[in-house]
Parts: sequence; C-alpha cells; structure tokens
Amino acid sequence: MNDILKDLNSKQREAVQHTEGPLLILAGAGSGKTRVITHRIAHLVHKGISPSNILAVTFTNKAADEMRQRVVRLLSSRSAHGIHIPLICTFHSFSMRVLRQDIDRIGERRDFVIYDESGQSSLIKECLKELRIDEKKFKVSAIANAINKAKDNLVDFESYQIYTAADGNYYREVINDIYALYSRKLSRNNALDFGDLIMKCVQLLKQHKDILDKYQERFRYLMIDEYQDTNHAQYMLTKLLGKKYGNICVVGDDDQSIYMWRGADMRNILHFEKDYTKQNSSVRVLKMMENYRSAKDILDVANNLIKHNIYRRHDKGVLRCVGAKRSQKKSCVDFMEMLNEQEEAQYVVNEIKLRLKKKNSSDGDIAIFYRTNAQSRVFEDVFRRENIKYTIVGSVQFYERKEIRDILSYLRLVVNPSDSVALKRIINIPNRSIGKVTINQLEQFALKQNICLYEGLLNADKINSINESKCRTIKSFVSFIEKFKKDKNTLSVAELTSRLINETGYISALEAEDTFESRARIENAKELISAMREFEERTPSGNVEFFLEQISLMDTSGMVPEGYDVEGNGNPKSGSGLTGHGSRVRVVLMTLHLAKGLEFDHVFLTGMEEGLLPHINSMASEAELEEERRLCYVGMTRAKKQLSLTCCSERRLYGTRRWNLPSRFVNEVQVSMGTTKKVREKETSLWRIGQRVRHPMFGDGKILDKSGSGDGLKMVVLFNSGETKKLLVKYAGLQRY
DNA sequence: GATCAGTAATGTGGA
DNA sequence: ATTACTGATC
Repeated sequence: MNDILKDLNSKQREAVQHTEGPLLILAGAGSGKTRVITHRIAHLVHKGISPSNILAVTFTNKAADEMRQRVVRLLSSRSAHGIHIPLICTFHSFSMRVLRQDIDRIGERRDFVIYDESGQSSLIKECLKELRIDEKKFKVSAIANAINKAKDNLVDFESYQIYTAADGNYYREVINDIYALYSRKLSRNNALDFGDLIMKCVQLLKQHKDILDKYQERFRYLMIDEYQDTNHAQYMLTKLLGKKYGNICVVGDDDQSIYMWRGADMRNILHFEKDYTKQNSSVRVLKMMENYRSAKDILDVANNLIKHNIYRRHDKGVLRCVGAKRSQKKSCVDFMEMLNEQEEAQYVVNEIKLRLKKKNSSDGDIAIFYRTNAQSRVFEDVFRRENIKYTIVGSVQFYERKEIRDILSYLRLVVNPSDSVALKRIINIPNRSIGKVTINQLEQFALKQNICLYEGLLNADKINSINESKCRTIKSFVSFIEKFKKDKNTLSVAELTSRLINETGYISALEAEDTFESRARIENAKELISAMREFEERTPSGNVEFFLEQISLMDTSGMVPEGYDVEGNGNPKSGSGLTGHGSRVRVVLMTLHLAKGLEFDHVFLTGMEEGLLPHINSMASEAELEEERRLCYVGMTRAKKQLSLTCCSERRLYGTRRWNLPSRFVNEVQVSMGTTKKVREKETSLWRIGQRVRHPMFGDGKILDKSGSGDGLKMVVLFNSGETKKLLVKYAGLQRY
C-alpha cells in the first residue's frame, strides 16, 4: 500500500480513493477532515492527474494555507524535483482570479478594487444622503445586510426590482432604490464588494459558455471544504464548475453549520445526494464519525446535546471515541453556576491557576469561549489583575486599525482616483482644513456634473461657494496625489508608502501628539512598511495594486495566535511553541464562532444561560435555536481533555442587570456533573476611594472621589500625569489593578 | 457668519 | 467608532 494511504482509517481511505463522480464526506468534529482532504489531493496527483486540473476551495485563507502546507509536505516527500501544487484557495480569491481575467465581458473594468465592510457602509451612507433617507429609519447595517443577502442569493439590483414590484412592500421599495444607486456607485468607483465577487463570477460563467468551458476543462476535480457553510451563490459556482465532469467532492458537517445568519444555506449539504444523483451515476456518501480528539465524557455530552436537533440533520450516528484516553475517576466535564460575571471570571481564573500549579505540562492550551464579544471584558479585567497572560482572538486586527486603514486609503486613492470612499477618508487626514461643508459642496458639484469626486476636486475653482484659499488647499492636495500617481510605477511599494506617510505629515502629526496611543500608531505604520518589504521579497513582481488586493482578500476573521493548529489530529506542528517548552500554558479568549476548527486541552464554555446561549435574538424560531445548539456543540467538541461549563444567576448585560436561568443546553446534556455551587457575593463596591485604576488614554491613576450609582457612577481620578479627570465609569474603560 | 477642530456623549449578536 | 456641541479661526 502506498504511504499516502498508510496512516488512514478505513473510512478515510475510502474517501481518499473515491476519486470519480460526486462524493459527500460528512466529517464529524475531530474526525480528521483536513487530513482526508489533503491526502485526497495528494492521492489524485499520485494517480497521475495533473495538479493543474485540481481545485480545492475553502472559506478562510488560514484553512487554505494550512492545507497547502500539508499537501506540499505530502507531495515533496515523494518527489525530489520541483513539485506542482494544485490550486487551493478561498471562494473569494478564486472568484477574484476569474473576474480579473474576464469581467470586462459583463461590462466592468478588470482593474477593479474591492470594498470591505466599512467601504460598503460608507457607500451606503452616501446613497442615503443622496436619496434623502433618514439613517435612523433605515439603519446602514440593515441595508448592508439586505444587499449582501440579495447578492448571496444571486439577486442583482435589476432582479431585486422585479421582485419588489411584485410584492409592493414599502421597506423593500426603499431598499430597492438604495440597492440600485449603490450598485451604480460601486461601478462608478470601479469597485466590487465581497458579495459581488461571487455573484458576478456566477453571472460571468452563466452568460459566457466559452469562459465556463475554459474553467470546466481546467478544473476537472473539485473539492469544497466546509460545504455546510456555502450560500446559494457559492453553491451555484461549484455546481457550474462541476457540471461537465461531475468529479465534485464536498466535505462538511451539518452539525457544525453556524453561519445561517450570514447566508449559509444548509440545504446545500442536506440535499447534496438528491441534487447530484443522475440516471447513470450515483452519489457516494461517507460518514466519518470516529473522533480522535476528545475524551469519552466530552463526546457523550456533545452527542447528548446535538441529538436534540431534529429539525434539519443528516442521520449519521454519534461521534465515537477513538485514540483519546479514557478519563480517570473524575469526570472531565463539569458545570458551575456562579453569582455574577465577576465571580464567573474569577472562578475560571482560579481553575487555571490550579492547573498552572500542578505543572501538568501536557495541559498546555486553555480556551475560554463566550457567545458575545461583550463578555470578554470581565475576563480581561480579572486576567490582568491576576497577572495571567492571555490572548484575545478576533479583537481589532492589524489591518483594521485606524492608522493602517488611513495609509491604505492613500494607496487606494493613488491607484484608483475614482475611489470616493478612500478619498473622503483621507482628504482631511492629517488636518488640511477641508471639512464637512467643503466636502459636501464638492460632492454636490460632482453629482451635478456627473463626474467622480476626485474630478470634482480637479475642478474646484469652478465651484462658486468655495473660496480661493480653500481652492488652493484642495489643489495642493490633488497635486500631492498626482505626484504619487507618477511615483507609483517607479518606486517599490514600501518606498512609496514610506514617502507618502512622511510627506503627508501623517507621521509628524502623530509625533506631535506624543501619547501612548500615538506612539503605538507610529509603530503600526512601521510594521505596515515591513509587511510591504516582506511582500516585495515574496513577490518581486508585485505592485501596489497587487498588495492591496492581497490585503482586501485577507480574512480578518479566523485569525488565531501562532501555534494553534487547525484540526490537529495528533500531528503536533513542530516548532509551534506548544511542544518542548514544558509547562508553558497559553490562554486564549474567543467567541464561539471563532472556535470552529480549533482544539484545546481545556475548554471553558462560559455564559451558559438562557438569553445568552441560546441568544435572546435566536429564541423565536426553531431553526435559529438549532443553530445556537450547534454553536454550543462546536464549542464542546473543541475540548480534548477537560470541558468546564459555567453560568451566572445574575449578569450585567448592555448596561442592565439581568437574571438568567441556566441554559437549556445544560439540562439537555444530562451527564452527571459536579454539584451546582452558589458563591457568595464578595464585594459590592469594587470602585473604592484610593483604588488604583488604569485608563486606556490617560494611563494610571487613583480614585479621589465618586458620585452617582449604577450607570451614572462617576469618579474623580487623579492620574500620574498630574491631571484630575471626572469620568463616567460606564464609558471610561477603567481597569482596577 | 461660515467653517473647522476638538471634546463630550453614546452605542452592543455572531464573521 | 460615530454623532452633537462648542469654542477657535478664517
């Protein structure tokens, strides 16, 4: 038997060897999914299929990178000379490739830029202003959701109009107007949003048979990861590509579908069999339910939970424990009800400290999961107070920082002057005295003349309401950008950017500020430049356009601290920092959504309360409730050795005090657990006069006086700088230390 | 008087 | 992070 098949169990081997025709792999949590995909790719190549005929699609870049690395390892061990790696990429980057080649066939320019979520909402705000729609009645986020949802379902604004005309709903009519204007604006700015990438790709392939044929011929073997998360547009894209040869292998787990709210359509995975069965060929379905990750107790709990989902599920049996050692006398699942969220956090920290003391070096990774981001605050407070290092996964990411976005907007503008969103972001950064009013006048002018905003700036002297001195300021800004438009082709990305931030005065403005925060921003700007240098080394031919493209396709989500393996399956990554360092314990905090695909020795699943998990907004419909249950299931199945569930009888949430019951999910798992213990409230007054506090901006200080209570609690704080400030506790972000 | 910059007030589902 | 208000500046 060849070594690609050697370390696989029988189900895995069958999946790898089934290469022709449609194949559905239902891969339970911890069953070795990534392993099967990578080995299957290697097996295809080994069989003699050209790597260029193989396409594997994932949802995140992280998953794609991980897979690529593992495929390289598998292939290079068996061939000394240069190996060719199949295309492994995300849905979005695949669509991007296709569109860069041929989008002109459906009437857009090939040098488009991509708008992220904030670019999208800026543009929607522009639309609201132009259509004179009240932002309070039509929330930008709601409109963005509606538009994204439409695009996920392949409904472009023309089709939206047809549906709207049919049902005569006022809200939809307004959305329709915004959608139409928004689409025209995108086009005018030479930009696509994320939804467009897939939708336009499908439109292109549907409308032009020659292009479809080109890709069908090229990619004869398709593999789709996390198929349960595909939306309709993604479904259609894979369907089109796989139509000719039918060699389509999808991998997923309907029990881990947690992105319905983002457009994922579970019917894709539930109906795959029916969908791909034809007269002359049948669909192979493989169920991999052997779990290599978790202790038996943990799997019992998870199985007990998920069996309560009856509404939509593949019948695939329960997760079976293999490999992992049976736990000792003590159950490795426990549950604790605490009085409030401070006590909950304290309990978790105490448990972690106990573990640290034991010096049980094999219990290296600890994760704390929660349903909502807001819950992380309390944990941070306690961890900091107790001096335990932790990492929050998914908090503000590097490329989402203000200073980085500012600099990137400059680059965007230089590359594509019609990008009005980028222009408006930076036109007055640093201060040039071009304010709201002036921008408004420029916008009005551009709208009337039917030119883009940048051209409006070029013609600022033709606007009566703009005086001469303002005009000069605008002109000097324009010539600044024009200069860099020329430099762009002669300078490297890093060099161009470094000049840009120096010559704009961006850096000197930050230097003048000279605060803790501004110094950090300068550091980040420098970090960006070094990221660019790295990029130049990696891709010597790479220009600014390509650099920007890479960044816009990076998933800001799913970023995990280095060393955490995706679906480890007993293959510790060498040099990951997890092995060989003795008792180095790592604590990570994240939302349940971010936990998917990861694994940890000890998992704390916190806030197990009605209203939080299941979340209050998901309790109305059975479908949403089941998604909450799956979310909980995902959290539980991340644990290898120990799973601790916690809840609070009282919790301060969104400013109000709430009394929640323990989550129904706790009752559902029905495993004997540690007795519920009520912990006495220690101290009501955490903010006492004399207490040392830390403020994110003003630094360290001490409480001099306080007044008010509850949300109105105010404090007078004397900071080390000598300044005295009166602060509202609710918003000040103070921490005790 | 118009416009701008800085400050204060306010907002919470999940990527 | 975004909006409302206020004093500063052209």
